[in-house]
Amino acid sequence: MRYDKAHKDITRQRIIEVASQRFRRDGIAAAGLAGVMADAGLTHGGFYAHFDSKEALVRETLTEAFGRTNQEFAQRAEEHEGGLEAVIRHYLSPSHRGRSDKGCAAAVLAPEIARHPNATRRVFNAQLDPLIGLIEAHLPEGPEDARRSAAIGIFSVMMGALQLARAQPDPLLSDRILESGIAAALILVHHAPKVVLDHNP
Amino acid sequence: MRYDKAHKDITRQRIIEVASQRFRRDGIAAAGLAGVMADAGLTHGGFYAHFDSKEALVRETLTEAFGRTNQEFAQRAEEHEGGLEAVIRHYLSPSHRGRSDKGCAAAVLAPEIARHPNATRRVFNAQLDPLIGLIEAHLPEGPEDARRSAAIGIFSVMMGALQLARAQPDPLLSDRILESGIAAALILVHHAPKVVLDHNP
DNA sequence: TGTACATCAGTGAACGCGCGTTCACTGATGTAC
DNA sequence: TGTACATCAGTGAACGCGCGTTCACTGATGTAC
Repeated sequence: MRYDKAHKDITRQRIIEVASQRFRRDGIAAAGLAGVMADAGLTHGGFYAHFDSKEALVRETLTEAFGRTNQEFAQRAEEHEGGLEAVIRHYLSPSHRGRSDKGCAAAVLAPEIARHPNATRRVFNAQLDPLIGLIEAHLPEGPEDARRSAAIGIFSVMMGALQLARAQPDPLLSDRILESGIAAALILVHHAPKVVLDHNP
Repeated sequence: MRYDKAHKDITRQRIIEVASQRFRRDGIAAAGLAGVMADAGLTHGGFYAHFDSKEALVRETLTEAFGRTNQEFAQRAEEHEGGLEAVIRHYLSPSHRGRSDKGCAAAVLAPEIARHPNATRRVFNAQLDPLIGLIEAHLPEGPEDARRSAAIGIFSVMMGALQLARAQPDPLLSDRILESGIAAALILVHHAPKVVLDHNP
């Protein structure tokens, strides 16, 4: 063989990394493969030596982006005492609001992923699951169903508030949305794990 | 003049209506003007007799879509006692989940609008404001700041949970997300209006 | 140690297609005679 | 009431461009002699 075995894998990984940023910055539909390849320092023709299709790349980028987010979440939750609050405050911070390309993929891509093929939607949910699980793990005591449900509710506020903050061009109003999101998430952390759902799954 | 004065206005309104549905169904970037015009029973060439640009149409569709949502919200809140709960339950119902083209524009377009020009983002927020105000108006007693903040938090859960439910291809898991969103929103309705934020806007 | 070779990661032109936008035109219409 | 006309909403071809995808190729590389 010509190049050493790792060479192509490294390139492939580089494409996935830059793509995961471009997709989060511009949206998947609005991001072109030529731009992604240029970001990786390559020309567009080589793309199909690494991936079957743009959709296949999308699935890889979801795994990559969530992998990083989940790891960062876990680390932050461990380092601080009352770790979940630290995670929530960072998620709804001006710096996360300002860097969607390095931030939570769900907050940028959820509505778009809902329109993608089932295979892609399954990858999205498979990656989202541990993130919700991580929230759940840091919740106060309560029935298992209630805690899982609470974690879903908490992540929903986080994601929703981040999106609204990003859509709001007035910095003061945007800050206020972040603060409201934090307040709501913290209320849910304390109250939601005790509340049992009306009907069971 | 040739056609009676109302004729063109009616056509224009028809374009806005079908566009607001297409944008909510496919996303703005993925929806083409030719498709919009075809939905309106026209050919694409006539578009610029009605609007300056696609972006101008986007702004019109936001006003149109939110106008309907806001009106529907207000009506539902009035008709039922404990109206806010009825609004939340409908927002997070399987039927709203399944019909994004007729549903809440914010839940489909928020991340995409965040990438649009400021003029468009301002229209989005101007239309979103009364919707949040409507939630606020139906909240229990509490300090004004806390109630506003609570309304933002409640809408964030609603929007976030709806998006997660739409991204989840497994119907049972998707239903569960809706239920979790309802539970979280109702907890916030009862507790959030009492909680004052750490720092003021 | 130096050269010839086989490999294959990456190049860049080309495919058909749909995009937003422009524009010369057509033809259905309400009005004026 | 019937005809000629002026208006202008809507048509459809064309603009340059970027999209995802394909493919014949090039040339840098690790290996064999």
